[in-house]
Amino acid sequence: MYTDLMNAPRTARQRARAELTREILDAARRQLGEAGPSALSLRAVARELGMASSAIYRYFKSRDELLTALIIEGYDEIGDAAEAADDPAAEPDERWTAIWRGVREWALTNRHEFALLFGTPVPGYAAPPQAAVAAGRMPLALARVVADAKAAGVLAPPPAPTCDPALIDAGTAELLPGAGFDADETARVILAWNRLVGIVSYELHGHLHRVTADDAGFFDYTARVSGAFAGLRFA
Amino acid sequence: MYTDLMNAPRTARQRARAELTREILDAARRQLGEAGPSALSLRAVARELGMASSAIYRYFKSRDELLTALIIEGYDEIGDAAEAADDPAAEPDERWTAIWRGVREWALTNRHEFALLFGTPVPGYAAPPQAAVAAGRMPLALARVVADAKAAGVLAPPPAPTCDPALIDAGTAELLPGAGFDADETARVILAWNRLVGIVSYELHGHLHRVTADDAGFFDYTARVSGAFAGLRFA
DNA sequence: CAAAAAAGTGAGCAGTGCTCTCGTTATGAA
DNA sequence: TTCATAACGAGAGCACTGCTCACTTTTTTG
Repeated sequence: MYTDLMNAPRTARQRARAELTREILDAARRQLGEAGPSALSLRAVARELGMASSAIYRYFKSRDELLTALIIEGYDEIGDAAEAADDPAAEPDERWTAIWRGVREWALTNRHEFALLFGTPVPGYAAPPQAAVAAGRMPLALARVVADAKAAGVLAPPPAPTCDPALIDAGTAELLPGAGFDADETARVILAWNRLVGIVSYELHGHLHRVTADDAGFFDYTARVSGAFAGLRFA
Repeated sequence: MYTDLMNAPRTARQRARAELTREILDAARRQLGEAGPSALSLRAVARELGMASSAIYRYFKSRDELLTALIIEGYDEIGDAAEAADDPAAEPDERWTAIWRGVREWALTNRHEFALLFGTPVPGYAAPPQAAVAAGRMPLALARVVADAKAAGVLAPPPAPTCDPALIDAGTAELLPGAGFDADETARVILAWNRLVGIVSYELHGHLHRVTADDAGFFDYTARVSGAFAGLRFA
């Protein structure tokens, strides 16, 4: 993909190509923030860059491919946000809350990008395989806290309903960090990840309007609930 | 709105209007199922009905208004699904699971409508007030089970992290059925509602691809986890 | 230096939401 | 029953979209 060309540009042309690719992405990003994914217009991007609309197609084969590039970038940024918020030296409960807050923060300041990642998929769009690893970074940050708590022996045993190992994909468990997660622990991480995205989506899409009174406060409460379910002990 | 005109059509013209309005909605619904929300085209709907595209505007002021009508219809249908799945005579845990499954079933057979309700909001769209009551029916079905379990004295006490009452909107608690819900109970219902929508969204959007191995099974597990958190006892 | 590859251009196609004007038709009051 | 009014449908048209194609210009490379 385009990222290949960003590395080690040799000729002037390749350098220009990398730069322009970046500029297209930036312009698209700016437009995304103003109008939302469905209103992203290739022609408008071209206009902003002062080039013919057809020239964009030298860089991205289609509008969907541009969106895909933005999606991968988004997954990476939300992964960055989660990892940057995590201080491995801190206590598990603090780490957990920090990661949650970091993700929410990113979502609030990049709501259209967030919608691109976790909202309705665009037309007939299928997630490209290279997005999978980027997409996994955020939930992995959560898993790391659980893994460290487990290694430190401060992880609470799983609560009542247990998860049948057959429900979890074989590849998932071994993808998780630290000493092997069992099905219950894996399920708890999956649900925490789903909960984090779910509650942020609700806030962003207005479903909590007139339901909760303090979005940030309710979010923190949700983080604690989710962390406790995942086996962390909160002060 | 258009629904007003559906009731008690008197003159032939009013009857024709009501019928055509319904046909437009049906055609739009059909198109939605084939292509998704972003691809819903007013012109295509008009073509299917054999009328000029401009004539549609006599019935819906804009594409967004058509979508709004579909959204309200969707909220009502998912409310129907939840209520129809609920057998008030059954045990709380069975009722809970039945409602969850009913909602999932509806979502699987109406995935585009589901996306319309809980996915990325369309362009600059704001949820119309008349949608609020329809939107509340599904979570209310969940709340009813909790309320009945509470009345029967079989509701488990809230788990560790408690919810500050200040986080819940004042109107929410009194909207819930049965003897007054406190903040903790209300929060648990909100989170159950959010969880149900969240896990279905994940399944529908493919985020669980290669993460879980059995979508229906993991969904049931999630329902149990969520029900237990809400205070229900599962067999 | 010349051939080849890449980049940029502008016209054009088929489609979109939406507006406007224009005839037609049904309705409800005089 | 007459008739002004309001509702309706049609069609042209505007500004926009994604995308393709033939064409020229520029850069790289053998």
